[in-house]
Parts: sequence; structure tokens; C-alpha cells
Amino acid sequence: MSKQDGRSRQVNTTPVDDTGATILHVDMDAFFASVELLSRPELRGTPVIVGGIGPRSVVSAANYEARRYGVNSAMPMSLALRRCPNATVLPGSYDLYSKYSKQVLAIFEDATPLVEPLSIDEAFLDVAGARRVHGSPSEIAQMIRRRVEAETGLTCSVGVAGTKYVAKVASSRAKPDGMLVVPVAETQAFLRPLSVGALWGVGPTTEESLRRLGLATVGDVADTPYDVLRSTLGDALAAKLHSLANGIDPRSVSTHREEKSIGREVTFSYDVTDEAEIRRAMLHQADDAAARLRAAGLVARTVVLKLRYTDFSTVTKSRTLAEPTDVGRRIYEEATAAWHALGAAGKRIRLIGVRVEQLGESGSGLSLWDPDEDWRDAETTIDEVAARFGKGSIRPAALLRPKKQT
DNA sequence: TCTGGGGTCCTAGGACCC
DNA sequence: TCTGGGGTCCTAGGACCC
Repeated sequence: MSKQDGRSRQVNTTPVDDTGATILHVDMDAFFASVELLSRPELRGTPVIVGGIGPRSVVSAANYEARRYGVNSAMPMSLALRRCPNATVLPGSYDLYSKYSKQVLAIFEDATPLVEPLSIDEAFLDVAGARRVHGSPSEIAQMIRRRVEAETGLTCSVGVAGTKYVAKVASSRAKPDGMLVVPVAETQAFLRPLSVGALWGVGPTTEESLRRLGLATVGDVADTPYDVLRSTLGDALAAKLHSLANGIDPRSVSTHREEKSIGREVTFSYDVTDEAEIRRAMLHQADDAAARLRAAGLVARTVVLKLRYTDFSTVTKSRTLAEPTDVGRRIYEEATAAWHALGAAGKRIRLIGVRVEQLGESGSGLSLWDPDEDWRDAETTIDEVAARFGKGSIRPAALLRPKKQT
């Protein structure tokens, strides 16, 4: 393993191929805070926090000076400011972050077309096919780091490894402004001493489960039979963790991901009981979801209403439509029906959210009904169906499909 | 300390079908 | 008369990630 930080950035002069490590994970350093500092150089060297200023806001990002006081992402702002009272708090300029994100993405894509953005500030790159043009993976990583800094003034850290997971862990250990290469042959030695919390998919709850099994390190998990893990963690998580812990991660770098859901939610500054205000929020969120559906050329079949009450308990109510929609009013109607079904009227609401799922391409003729089935051959009349099952059971006429031409 | 907003994936139970 | 097993869909909730 060779770590190079911002001060010793010389690329090895020996012609290395980084021994099989062809996946890069690039992660911008304290991204939001670093972007803000570009236009506020006078704040460099002082603690800076990006996040809301409302009573219930949390930290979106903190620079390293603020982190030294124990400030971290997702921490309540009230706590962050108690820990670091003299921090500068900035509200966040997401359009600007998005602009820089695109700019660095373009730099990645100069190195290889195989770029998988993971979030606004990180991406995986598969550089196996780029080596003849651009050099070894570590040389490509250093080229990217140089270009990002020269062209944006921002720094990033890069992990270079044989798999996505190892590359990601490597980048986190290279931070800030560094690079860490993990040759494939050294994968196990690199992973085994790490705490189980370093496994992708292990948060506080799973970490506690593993701790109760007596497993503290990635090596411990690697040495535990799959069946033992499965009885505690369930099929999927056990399989995933067992593989990751053993350095196995077959996921390839994929440039395209399909959206599975679209939603908006809001936490009110103070709990709300006023139904008119709730309805306004739902209408706004439904309209927004619908607009994003249409912009993407999608329709949705399921509407989910999410509520969080004063005591932080969270409930959802989902409803699947007979016919998919991209209409705000339609989504709003379902959200309203779900609201009543939850019996939420009169309760103090902390958060409300509307999400749509089961997305399909609009105009694709997607429907609940099997297109090959011909309803006109049904022997039962609509009246008979209505008499027996109620009018609600009758399919909308729009869904009756014409007889297939022969 | 008191907990955002955008998401993804998994589990589990019940309905329904073959 | 009592009861299988697999598959899919729907729903609710929870863990996790950035």
C-alpha cells in the first residue's frame, strides 16, 4: 500500500501497473464547505459549517477545522454550534455545488467513459481500458487530482483498488487531499484490521448486532460462516457483508442508473396541526413530484404519504393506482386519501412527504392489465360485475384494449 | 444533542394464483 | 377434511448511504 498526500505528490517513476487495481473512487474533500471557501478566502483556516439555520436544521457539511471540534455531517446544528461556537454557518448554495459537480465529472470523463456518479461529490471510475492512453491507475488518479485542483481550486481524495468497495474505503483513508493504492494482492491485509463499521451497509444497528456476536473487525466477519451471520442479519445482508469482508465485490462500474422513486418531504420548523397548511404542503409536493415525472418522461403507479409525528414516530401509507399518472392533482388526491386513512387529522405533524414509486415510461401503454388479454370476450357483463363486486371493481374504459389485429 | 432531505434496498405478512 | 409449495404483487416499516 502506498499513500501519497498533497505534499508528496510525486508519481512513482517506476513503470507500475498498480498490480491489478483498476477501480478508482474519487471523493471531494468537505465538498460544500470547500466550494463556499472559494468565494470567501478570508474564512480559510477557520471553522465553517454548511447547513440550515432553523431550529431543526442539521449540518450538511463541515470543513476540517470545524471537524476538529467534533462537528460532523447530519449532526443537529444546535449541537454543532455548542461544540464550535465560533464557526461560520453558511446556508448552502446547491446550484453552485451542482455546477462544480458537473465540472469535476467532466474531468473524470476525460480519463474514462466508465464513470459512475455516486452522489454529488463522489464517483467510481473503471480505468482498466484507459491505461494505454493515460498510464497506470495511480497515474490517472494523480492526473485527475491535479486537474481538479487546477481547474476548480478544490481538492479530492482517490482510492485505487480492485473493487468498488475497497476503492471507497481507500479514498476515505486517504483524506484529505490524498491518494491510497491497494494492490489486489494486499486487499485482505488492508481490510481485515478495519472496524466492522467500515463495511458498506453496517450502521449503528448492525454494528451492535455484530458486536453481540463478538465480531469487532472486518477480519472477524470474514472468518465467520455465512450461516452464522445469516441467522442474525438475514439473507441479503449476511451474504453482502460476508463477501465484502472477504474482499469479494462483483459490482461493476455502471454509468446508468434507473430512478426508482421521486419524492419531496419537509420538516416544519414547528409542529403543524392546521389542515389547510398540511394540504398546501401536500399539494406543493405532489405538484413537484409530477413536474419531475414529466420532465423525466415518466409516470408513477404508487403514491406514498409519509408523516412524522411530534414524538418522531414515522408512518407511511401507500396506494397503488389502477392507471399510472404524472398529474399533480391525481397524486394530491391519493395523498389526501392516505392522510385521512392514517387518521392524522388533528395530530401534531413534524414532517410530511409525498413520494411516487413504480415508475414507468410515459406513453408506453403501461397498465395493470395484461395487454394480451381481451376483455371483450368476457362472458360477464359490467352490470353483473358491479352488482356482485361494487362499481369500484369495474376497470376504467381507457384500459380496455382493442382486439389484436390478426 | 435531539435528530434534514434525497434516495436505495431488504424483510415480512397477507392476498392471490397455479 | 385438512392442507403444500412456489411465485408475484402490495403494503408497512426499518436500516443505511451521502
